[in-house]
Amino acid sequence: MFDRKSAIQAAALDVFVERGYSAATIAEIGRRSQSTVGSIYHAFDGKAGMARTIWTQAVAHWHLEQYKDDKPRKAIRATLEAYLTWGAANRGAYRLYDEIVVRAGSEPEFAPLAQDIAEYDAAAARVYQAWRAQKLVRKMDWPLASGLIYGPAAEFLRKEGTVTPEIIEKLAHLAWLGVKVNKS
Amino acid sequence: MFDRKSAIQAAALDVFVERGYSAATIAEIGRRSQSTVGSIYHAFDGKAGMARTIWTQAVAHWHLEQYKDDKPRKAIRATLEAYLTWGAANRGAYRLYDEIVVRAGSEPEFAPLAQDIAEYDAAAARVYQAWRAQKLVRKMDWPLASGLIYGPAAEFLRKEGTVTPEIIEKLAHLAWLGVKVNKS
DNA sequence: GTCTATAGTTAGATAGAC
DNA sequence: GTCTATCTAACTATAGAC
Repeated sequence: MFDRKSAIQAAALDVFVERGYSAATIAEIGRRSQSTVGSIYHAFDGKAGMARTIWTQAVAHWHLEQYKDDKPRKAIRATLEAYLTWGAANRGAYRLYDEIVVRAGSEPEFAPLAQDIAEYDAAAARVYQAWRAQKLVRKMDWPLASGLIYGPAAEFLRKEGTVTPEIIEKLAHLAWLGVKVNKS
Repeated sequence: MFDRKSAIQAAALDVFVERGYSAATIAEIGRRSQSTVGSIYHAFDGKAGMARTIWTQAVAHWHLEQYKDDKPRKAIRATLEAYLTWGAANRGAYRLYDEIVVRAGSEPEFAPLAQDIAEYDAAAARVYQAWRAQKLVRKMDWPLASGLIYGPAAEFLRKEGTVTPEIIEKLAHLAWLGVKVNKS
C-alpha cells in the first residue's frame, strides 16, 4: 500500500535539495508527493520536522557510534569512508545536510534538531573517550579530535572534488595521524 | 562626522549574529543604527548586500593570498593562526560567516557573493599551484589541499572549544604534514 | 487520515517628497 | 542622502468538514 509519509519525505528531500531550505515550500512538496498541506502537517511537524527526519537518516550512514567496538584506526577509516562515499554519491543531499546543521545553530524552529545534533555529538565523544581510557588514542578533547577526523573530509565535500579510493585513504591516514598515541 | 554606512554595517553584524540571517530584519538594523529603511537601501543592496560586505571583511583576516610570497609552511601557519584567532575571538561572527557561505551555495539572492567566494577560492588555488610549481608542496588538487589545511580548524571553530597556542600548533603541524612533499 | 479554504503574519523592497 | 508610508507578495500553519 501507498506509504504517504515516505512519499512526502522523498518529495521534501527533492525540493529542499533543488531550492535550498528557505525557498522550498510546503505547497511544492505537496504537489510532488501528491499530498495536501493538511496531510503533510499530519505526518510531520512542519518544514523543520521534515528537515529533522532527513538529518537523522543522513547521519545514520556514518555515525561513529556504530563502530564503537572496532579498534579506533579501523573505526575511523570506516566512518570516514562511509561519510565520503555517501557525500560524494549524494552531493545535493550533502549540501542540504550541511545547510540544516548550520541553520540549526541559529534558528529557533530547529530547537529539537539542535538537541539531536548535540546528542549525536555527545555519543561520538563518548566513543572517543572510551578509546582514550584504553590508551588507544591520544588525550584530546572531542571538539579537537572530531575536527581532525572529520574536518578535512567535510571541507572537501563542500567543494566539488571527486572522491577516489586514494583520497579516502589519504584522509583516513591523516585523521589517524592526528589522534593516534605518540609512540616516541 | 557620522559615517552612516559603517553604522549600518555594524548594526547589521550585531543583528545577524544575534538572530541569524533569516530572522534578522531590516527594521531592526535600522533601529540599532539610527537609520531608516530608505537609508539602508541607499547604502547597501538589501540584506544580501550587507551579508556580502560582512563576508568580505571577515575573510580578509586570513586570506591565503596575502601570504603568497612566504614559504608555504610559514604561510600555512600564518593563515591558520589568523583564522583560528579571529574565529575564537569572534564566535558569533564566525558562525554567521559559516551560515552566509552555506546559504550562498543555495540561495539565488546571494549570487554576487557566491561569485566572490569562487574568486577567493580560485586565488587561493593559484597560490597553492605556484608553490607546487616550485616543488614546495605536494601535487594535489586544491579542493583536497584546502580541506587538509582549513578543514580541521573549520570543524573545530564550529564547536565551542577553546583555541590555545597548542591547538594552533597542532593544526598547523598536521596541515603541513598533509601537503608537504614526501622526502622518502 | 485526508482534504479545502483561509487566516494571520511578516517583512523585503520601492516610490517619491524633502 | 534621508525619510515616511505603503505596496506587494508569499508562505506557514490551522480550523473544521468529510
